[in-house]
Amino acid sequence: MKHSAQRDAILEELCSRKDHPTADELYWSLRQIMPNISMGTVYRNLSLLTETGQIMRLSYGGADHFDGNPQNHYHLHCTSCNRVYDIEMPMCSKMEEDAEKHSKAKITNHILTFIGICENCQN
Amino acid sequence: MKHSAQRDAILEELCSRKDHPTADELYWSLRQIMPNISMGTVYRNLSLLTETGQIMRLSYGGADHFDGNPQNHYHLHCTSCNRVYDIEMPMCSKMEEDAEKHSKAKITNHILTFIGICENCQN
DNA sequence: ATCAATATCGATAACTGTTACTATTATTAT
DNA sequence: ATAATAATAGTAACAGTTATCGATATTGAT
Repeated sequence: MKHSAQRDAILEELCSRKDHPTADELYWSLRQIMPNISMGTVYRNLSLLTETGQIMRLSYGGADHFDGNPQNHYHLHCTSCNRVYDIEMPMCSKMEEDAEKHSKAKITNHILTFIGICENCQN
Repeated sequence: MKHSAQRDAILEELCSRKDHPTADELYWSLRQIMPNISMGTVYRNLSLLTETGQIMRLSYGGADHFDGNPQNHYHLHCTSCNRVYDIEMPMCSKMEEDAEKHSKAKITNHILTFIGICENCQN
């Protein structure tokens, strides 16, 4: 894997924000500091960074969102603005053990997403 | 909402299976008993049935899956075959209260998905 | 520093999953 | 029966994403 200024910029931009932008949102932000970065480059690097575990992909239907923090944690998906925010509460890994007791699956991870209305959209 | 044989067939097929098929998988099954049902009809009715709360849509990236049981419950997403199965364990609604304590969001629901290898794919 | 090998780039075409459109058909209330 | 209209099959269009390609940038060896 070779170094690239575009990949650096993508990772830096993503990590500097606490929202969880889509590829498209990220693209338009990056255009302001790197005016001819291309959409393909954004998508390619988001996939690369996801594969190498440096960021996290969030799929809730519609466009994927991306999180600069690759450590598993929980999110709020706001049904009003469609944005995604962190919920800072302790991980509940015990649920994975529970789930293995109730099935014959080998469980490696879990994804917990809360659905509701974010602080902003309540006003 | 008028009655329709196609919608009946879609709902019946979906409820009779314990896997959680995609629109495409459902379409090809239905073609065998209703040879000129169209893809548009499948998609349109899956959306209608989701809106009226008769079924549930599951989005994990890639094609959506559908569940004939609209009551919230937990799933396993197998990373090997990409299929989705039920995990029959008790709902943990307390987590929603926890999440509200840790944020200013108004939470109405939560989606919990376990990631791993299903029984079939372990062999 | 130069060079060869090749990963990455920007641009654009292609692809997948889904929704929208349209003329026709089926259902329903009168 | 008839009129009103929801639903259909078929197809075009769309959104999000991935693949292709010739040009460019990075890297390690000389």
